[in-house]
Amino acid sequence: MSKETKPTLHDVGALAGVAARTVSRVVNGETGVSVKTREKVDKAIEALKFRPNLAARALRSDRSFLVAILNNNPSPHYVADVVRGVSRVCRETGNFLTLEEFTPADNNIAESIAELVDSIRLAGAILIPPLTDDAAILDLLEAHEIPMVRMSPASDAARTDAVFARDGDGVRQLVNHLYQLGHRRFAIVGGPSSHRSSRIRMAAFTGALTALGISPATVIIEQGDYTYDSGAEATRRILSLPHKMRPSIICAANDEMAAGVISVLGASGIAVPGEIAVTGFDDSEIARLIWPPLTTIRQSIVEQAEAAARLLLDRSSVKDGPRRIEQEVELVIRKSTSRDI
Amino acid sequence: MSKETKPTLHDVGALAGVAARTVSRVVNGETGVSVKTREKVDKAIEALKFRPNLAARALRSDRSFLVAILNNNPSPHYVADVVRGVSRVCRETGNFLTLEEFTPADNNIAESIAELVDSIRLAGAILIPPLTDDAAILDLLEAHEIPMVRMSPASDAARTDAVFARDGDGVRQLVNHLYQLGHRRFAIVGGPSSHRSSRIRMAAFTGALTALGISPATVIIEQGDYTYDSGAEATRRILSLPHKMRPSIICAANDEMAAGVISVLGASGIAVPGEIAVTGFDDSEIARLIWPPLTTIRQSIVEQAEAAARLLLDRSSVKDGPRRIEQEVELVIRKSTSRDI
DNA sequence: ACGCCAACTGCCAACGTTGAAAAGCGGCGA
DNA sequence: TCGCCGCTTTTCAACGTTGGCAGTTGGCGT
Repeated sequence: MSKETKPTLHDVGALAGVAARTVSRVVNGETGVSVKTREKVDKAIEALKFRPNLAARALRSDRSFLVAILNNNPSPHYVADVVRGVSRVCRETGNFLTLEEFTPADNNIAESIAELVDSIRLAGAILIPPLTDDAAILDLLEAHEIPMVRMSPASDAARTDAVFARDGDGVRQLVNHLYQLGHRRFAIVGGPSSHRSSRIRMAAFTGALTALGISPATVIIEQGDYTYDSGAEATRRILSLPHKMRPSIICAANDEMAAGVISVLGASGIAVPGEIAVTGFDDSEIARLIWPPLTTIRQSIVEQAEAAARLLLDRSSVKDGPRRIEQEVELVIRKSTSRDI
Repeated sequence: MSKETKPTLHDVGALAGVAARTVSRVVNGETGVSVKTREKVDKAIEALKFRPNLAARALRSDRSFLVAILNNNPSPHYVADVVRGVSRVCRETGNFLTLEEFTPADNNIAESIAELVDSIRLAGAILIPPLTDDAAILDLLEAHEIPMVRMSPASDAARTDAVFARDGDGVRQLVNHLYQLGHRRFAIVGGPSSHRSSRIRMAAFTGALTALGISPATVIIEQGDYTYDSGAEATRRILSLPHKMRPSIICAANDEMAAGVISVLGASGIAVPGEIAVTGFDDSEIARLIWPPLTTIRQSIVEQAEAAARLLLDRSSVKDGPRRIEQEVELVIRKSTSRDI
């Protein structure tokens, strides 16, 4: 049984009593096949467990059914969620997923991508930050006319289809919640200004605080780069300030930096949240795993990725210009801002 | 320039003044091409920036240059590291990587994989636990004669090529270190017995303790399932024991459970490592991110994945029976077992 | 009953590559 | 000089699919 050669369109056609071309039409859901014929063919496909040969399809029709995720983002959680979302959509739609993985330091990214797109006509590409903003890569994909969707691009947002989270909304919810808890002395650990998300989050923080009557001038602002170490470093600077300037809450622009914040506070014998409360952003796995667990903003990367993949594979509305999807976020309250500790 | 159609073997041949078939030989590094011809052809390839069409190759020669990673492991760190390792090797060898991602709950795994392997002849597949031990999938891949390498398979180790870490060595190093620190009252939080790694780690723990004259009967053993919550739960059980039985050290069989251990100790007001020290296993990202950072065993998943990929793509020694690679591990000492806190 | 149109189906060729086998070439011994 | 051998190169066809087009069928209006 495993010895026999794989069934082809011709085999199916022979069994169903039609030409291979007709089977092809059925397989591709093309119009112009009578219901009766379609049923016969479907039955034969079922009987032979026929599956179209990917290579032959790709060669003949110049459509590869391969969706590429292009990534140089070092955060495993983020990437895993993107893969999960895209993977699900690919399976639904009969596509396959290929992953082009780079280190942040890699300087041959364009070269590797060129190799891929020159070798086969991709069904499309999904770009993850910070690679979303590499002009050379965008140029390359455009030159090859590869459909692409970018996730949270920082620059040139209208250049391609894109998916975003409503980061600003999340920050506003968070700040309002903290204000209601009684916090008035805020410290913010921002992310790298090269990331769109950092800039948006920071602007939303100061905006929301101002709206509550808290002058940005009284807010301690430190700069990080989204890494754990930078969060720890920023916290040391905050703790070195005169004691009366010490904040009651430190808001980090992502969870990883918040973990760094908490570790330094812990090492300094400062109770969290008793003396200083802490918040993160993203609701990544770590938010749940550290102690105390982090109050944070959840953005479902899986859903964003699914939306991106669907956008990518649905070419029907492309001609109307770049499309844009915005994803809701959600405030997740955990112990790191609890009042009763 | 981007308008022109992509160069083919014929174009290269025309430019070099040879037949397409000869160019094919050069591209594939086959023998029987004179040095002079090879040089001419290489120059023409360079000039046209020719890249062989993947689909045509796959169709004609039944070799797809696609390496699949089959995964239903929920740990993003682990998977990300595997992807990194395999990705690097693929790039080196001119292959591409496709990822078949499943949730642990997925019960149509075999179906999806069948779809893939029926659609195209994979260059090979790399299997990640716990999917490594799904007999139906192994059968399926074997029936299709797809080369495969399994990473840390739990069962039937000799059935395929495989890559392992020397977990036992790591546990012995760890236990000896803890003994030297003065620990005598051990608690162990084991992993699910369905995982090979759990069983090996547990056996190594009791073995190493016995070797040091500590009777396994005096060791508190709790069962977890590698999740954070199970680590927390096990710790609550440990803390509910009579006070004089309380251990001085809790060794978890992975980092994630160790994080759960630490969170419960923290919530219970027990100083780590002052009153109870904690260790993990794997040196995943979390080990560095929690407070206090975890003493753990590092196994380089990236290197294991690289080794697996090389094994997969090197078919030269296959006939000598299943091949096996064992990877060294390393003790990483951090604050969670520090004496001076 | 006839003609015509639309719907459906079948045939042929081609996508770019490589397996198989034939053809070309150069050197060397007889 | 001829013939043969071995290495290199070319020719031809085929992989399984789909685009283009031609052919067939059935239905419907007159």
